[in-house]
Amino acid sequence: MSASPERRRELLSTAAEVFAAHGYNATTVRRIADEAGMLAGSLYYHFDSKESMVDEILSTFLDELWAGYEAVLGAGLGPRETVEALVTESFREIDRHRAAVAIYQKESKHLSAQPRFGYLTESQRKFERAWLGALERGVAERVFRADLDIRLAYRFLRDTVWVAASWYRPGGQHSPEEIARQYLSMVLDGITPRDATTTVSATTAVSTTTALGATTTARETTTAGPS
Amino acid sequence: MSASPERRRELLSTAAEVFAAHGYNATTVRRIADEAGMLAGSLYYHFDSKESMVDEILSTFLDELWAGYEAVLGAGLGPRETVEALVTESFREIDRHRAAVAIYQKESKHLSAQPRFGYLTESQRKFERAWLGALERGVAERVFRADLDIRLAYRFLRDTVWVAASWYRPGGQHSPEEIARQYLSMVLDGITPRDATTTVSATTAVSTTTALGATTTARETTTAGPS
Amino acid sequence: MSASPERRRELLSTAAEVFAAHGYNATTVRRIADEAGMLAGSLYYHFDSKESMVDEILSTFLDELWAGYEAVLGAGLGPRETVEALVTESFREIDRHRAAVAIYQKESKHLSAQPRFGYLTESQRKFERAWLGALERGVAERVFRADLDIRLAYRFLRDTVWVAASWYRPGGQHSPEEIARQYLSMVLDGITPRDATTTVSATTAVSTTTALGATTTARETTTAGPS
Amino acid sequence: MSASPERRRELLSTAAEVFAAHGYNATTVRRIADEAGMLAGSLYYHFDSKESMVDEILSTFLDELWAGYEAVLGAGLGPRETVEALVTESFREIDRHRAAVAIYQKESKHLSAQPRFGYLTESQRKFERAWLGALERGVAERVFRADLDIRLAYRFLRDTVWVAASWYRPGGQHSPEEIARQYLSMVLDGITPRDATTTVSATTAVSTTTALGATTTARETTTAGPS
DNA sequence: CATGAATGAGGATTCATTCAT
DNA sequence: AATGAATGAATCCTCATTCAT
Repeated sequence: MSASPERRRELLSTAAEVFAAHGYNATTVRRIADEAGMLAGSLYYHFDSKESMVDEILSTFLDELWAGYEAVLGAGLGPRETVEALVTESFREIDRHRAAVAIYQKESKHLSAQPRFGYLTESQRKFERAWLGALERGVAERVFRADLDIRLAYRFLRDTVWVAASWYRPGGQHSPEEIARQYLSMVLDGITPRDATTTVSATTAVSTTTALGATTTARETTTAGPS
Repeated sequence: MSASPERRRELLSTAAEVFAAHGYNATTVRRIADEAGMLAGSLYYHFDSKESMVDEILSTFLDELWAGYEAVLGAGLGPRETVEALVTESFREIDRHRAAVAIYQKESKHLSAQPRFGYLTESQRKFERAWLGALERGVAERVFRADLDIRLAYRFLRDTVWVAASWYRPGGQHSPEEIARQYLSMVLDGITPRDATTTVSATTAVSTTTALGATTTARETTTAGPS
Repeated sequence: MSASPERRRELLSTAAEVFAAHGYNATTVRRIADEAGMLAGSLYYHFDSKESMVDEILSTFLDELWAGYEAVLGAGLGPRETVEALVTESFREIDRHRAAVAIYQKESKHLSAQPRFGYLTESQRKFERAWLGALERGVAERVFRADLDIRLAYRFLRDTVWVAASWYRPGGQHSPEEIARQYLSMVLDGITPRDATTTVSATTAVSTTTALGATTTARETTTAGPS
Repeated sequence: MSASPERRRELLSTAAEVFAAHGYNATTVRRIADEAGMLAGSLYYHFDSKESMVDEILSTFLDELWAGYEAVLGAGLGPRETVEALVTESFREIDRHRAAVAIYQKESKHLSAQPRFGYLTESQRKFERAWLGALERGVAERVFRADLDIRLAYRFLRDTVWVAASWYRPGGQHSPEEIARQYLSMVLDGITPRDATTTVSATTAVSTTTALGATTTARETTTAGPS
């Protein structure tokens, strides 16, 4: 029922863009087809259904995301460095899969009700475990504040990072790493001045990046990016 | 074309709940009617259209929100206290209008394209001015860090606060003021420990509240709250 | 289920006006009620249904119309005078029942399909007999042209007269009798000049009117007219 | 948004028939679809809306009508011949576009309120100018009676001709030209006998037709006609 | 007499999807 | 691979009608 993976990816990229811009429900198959320069019916040569399009968009994205996250989690970093690396990795994913991230944000709640999208729920659980783990370890090791409400901090971090997909435009003046650094600086040290404490050093962030460089780079060559 | 403001508010509250849960587009009029215990057509005795329902939900919410915000902005507070008060006020609004806030978050981008919802765009502009102003003054007065990317910080704060509507449940164990204090603590001072710096004191937050008490309380008595 | 015949007539008059202006189908009960200064449901105290409103409007009109027509037909006039009197009477009815006539024109075809409106079909048949009779006698007596296609002439006359209801406004500068005279002049003698033939004399028309005066006047006092 | 002009024309012809028979408002899209042997929704592959169907029906008709009328008006005929030719042309249009004419008659008043149907109003104005002009010239040149109320005569002629669409059935025993001749005979010379005056000679009518033959014939070959 | 609120049967329109070509 | 045409279910909305107060 399908064909060249290239065309497929092109079409999915188009679809993702439209889904992200107008929402899954509000997006008509016809609109996607228009954008792709074909008729609505023709899309069904490539895909089973509208649903299977989001499915493929989201699962592709999550696969890549978890490849990145797992590299971070398996790197044996300290809690603070783990948080830094997760945030940085997240902004990189936003950069690469802005549309998919936006879709994930807006639609995952609804979609995850259907069995087909069970992996969304599962992914969310893994997420929670990853972040909560890092935060807990951090508090235990006193690199994070003792009075932190861990669950609240988790939500704070998670949302703070991902909502950025709603305004981030790839190719803008800030690289994802740059944005990550600024966010981390706010999150870790707050927006009020510190006396003479160490702030997030560019070095730290970059070196972390380097540590994961292999994986990251490998993926960069295979992925075309959303637009 | 309408009737008793009581019934109206009940129905709007029901509608808001459904819109928030499933999204505006995905919500059928029939669903709202079901939830309200009537037939779909009957809703049209009270409202012109599905659209006019969201309209009323959002504009009512924004009116109240801006009453609160303007009380804060007109209180002559310093930048830090302004930020604290704005955040606190925001969490209060989330507490009172959770559904409306969630709808605003998800749908305002699409809706604001229509002339009827022009006030959404306008509101967003006022928002930006309010937050940006406070942040700029704060940097100038050295109560916020000099190296802050103001626009980024604005987005950070704005999103950070409002996304909370997606998980917040009124009547939970944390009061909105409590959550505001925790958020402010993270935002202002970061999640890493400070040596001996002043953190957000409950006192500060509360006293700010007290400063605005008259207005706030006044509204609290008149407004029934969404749920 | 009903009440004072006065209110009833007022309401019917209002309804007739709206039906005439917008068509029966396109007229909502609510619209009529608005115009009458009440709520839609309240009309049902006075009338069984929207249908029964047109019914009463049309049958009242036709009763009066036939009273007039039968006076003419029973007056023992010659064919030409009969035609003149029928036309004159018709314009008088248009003057008195403009709305009803307009409704009759537009809706009678559809309505007459329903058994309830059988009298519309019957009325049409009586119509045809009356006009055709006068025309046939006229041709036989050589007061009408021998080469006349009687059926065509019938349709010509019938339509010619009744469509006037679509533009006629009572209270304008021409009295119905004046318009009748002009129409008759065109119909009887044509629009091209005649050498020295007798044209429709005002005298003829008026005297006919006088002959039927009794009946006509009697009805004039009882009927309020469409307003 | 549409497709093969053939199918389109078929469907419009079907729609026109139903609109003419039951009125625009009373005609359901489903009814048209039934008549066309498809489902209601399928019509929307071909047309934007029910409204756009009448629109296309009416504008197509009026375009053709005015092509014919303008050929007449530009032919430099005398007033009487102009009237004869206009009437003849009108009956030809009734023959070709019976349904469209009937719709025009019944619905144009309502429809012309909407901006989209502004051309209906404009057409009416052009109509008036054409007829009024011919009548005025005729009176001035003494080929029409001096005592004619021009505006009344205009309405008389206009209505007289077009209402015929309500009973005319193409393919009947009378050709449109034949009916035109009879109508003209009544209108020009009246239904009472003339002493020895010239009546509308078949020759006149036919020769007028011939004068415009080229145009008329040209259109006849391109147009299929509604039935 | 009239209101306020609701019913329930459509009616126009949209849209994912199918399928022969 | 893609088109053109159609399906059919769902959606928003309208409206005549009912009825308790």
